Amino acid sequence: MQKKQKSLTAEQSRHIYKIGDVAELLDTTPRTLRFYEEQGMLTPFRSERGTRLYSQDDIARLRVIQHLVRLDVPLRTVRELASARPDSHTGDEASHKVFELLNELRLDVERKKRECEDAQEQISAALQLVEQCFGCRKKPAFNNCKGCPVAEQTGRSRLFHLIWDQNRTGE
Amino acid sequence: MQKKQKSLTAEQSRHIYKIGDVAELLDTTPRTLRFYEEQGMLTPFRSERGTRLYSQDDIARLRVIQHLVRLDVPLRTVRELASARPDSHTGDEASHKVFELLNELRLDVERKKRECEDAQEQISAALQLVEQCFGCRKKPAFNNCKGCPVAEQTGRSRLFHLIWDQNRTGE
DNA sequence: TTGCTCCTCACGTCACGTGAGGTGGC
DNA sequence: TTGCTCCTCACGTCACGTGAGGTGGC
Repeated sequence: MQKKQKSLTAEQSRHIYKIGDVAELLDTTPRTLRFYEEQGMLTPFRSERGTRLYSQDDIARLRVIQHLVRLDVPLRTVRELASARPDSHTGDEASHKVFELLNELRLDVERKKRECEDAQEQISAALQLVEQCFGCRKKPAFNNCKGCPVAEQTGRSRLFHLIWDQNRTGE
Repeated sequence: MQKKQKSLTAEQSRHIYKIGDVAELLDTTPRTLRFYEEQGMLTPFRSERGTRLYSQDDIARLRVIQHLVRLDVPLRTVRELASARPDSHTGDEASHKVFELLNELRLDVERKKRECEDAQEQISAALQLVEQCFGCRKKPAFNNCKGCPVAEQTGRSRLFHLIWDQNRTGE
């Protein structure tokens, strides 16, 4: 049983995803996709009635944008990466712009990775310590926990500066 | 030459940093520190006239908050970590709350670290490729770059889906 | 026709940034 | 006194979230 094949031009048949499909595929929302468009990061094709139609290429672009956004790259930077080539007069100009941007990005990502590694250590130490309070029947408070072996070890994770009570002994 | 020592109580002498000092020390702004206070994440001591006075303990707390914020931990979660102990009736209750929160955090950080590693690869590959365009005198455009050895290799980094032109050959 | 999706405003939210206008020296 | 810092509103910004109200089936 063959499905009816509407005659589409090659151009049209490449733009086949509607905004809802793309949002689901990329685990995001139509609003976010419209927002990226507002910000000039991509220009999906439109049907005659105005419905946005996304190509595979648009989707690949969106995936990159998503990756960058998750690493807290500001959309301004994403836009700069996207516009370097179209806005340049020579390959030399474009490539230097992109090189600068990517180099800064490389440093930011390196820093962020180190922050993650540091956080992993602090979290692991905190988890090990907090487990020791399972089953404790006392009300958790600075004075109640004095002398408890757990309280002596809070120095093992900086997170305890936040988790443990504020030192308001004088109040 | 001895400096005049004002007689301060032990309590007072522990709260010695004003908001501007702390902001500078932590490379942030007074507004941000006031905002964290608004959000109930810490309560610095106040002078008689209302000036905020931060202790070493407050600063240690703020450092932890900063680390978490940089990892995109929502302030709601930071608040929950901070309030688990004071809001609980037993150590058991508090420790289970904290354990849950830290466990989720551990997974988020692990994910973020992997995203960083992935990004590092993509960025390195893109940097190597884009260097090859240094010195190019052509206007960068889809049709101009056809046949260029660089254009053939854009598949080496997903970033080129963003950096390279949108495939609008039909327009 | 109903239900689902799409569209464009447009206001809300979160984590602050940025003055406005005034007081005070922990 | 001047200059610098502090205070409290309160509106602005960035990256979306969330309806409101209406149309349409690439």
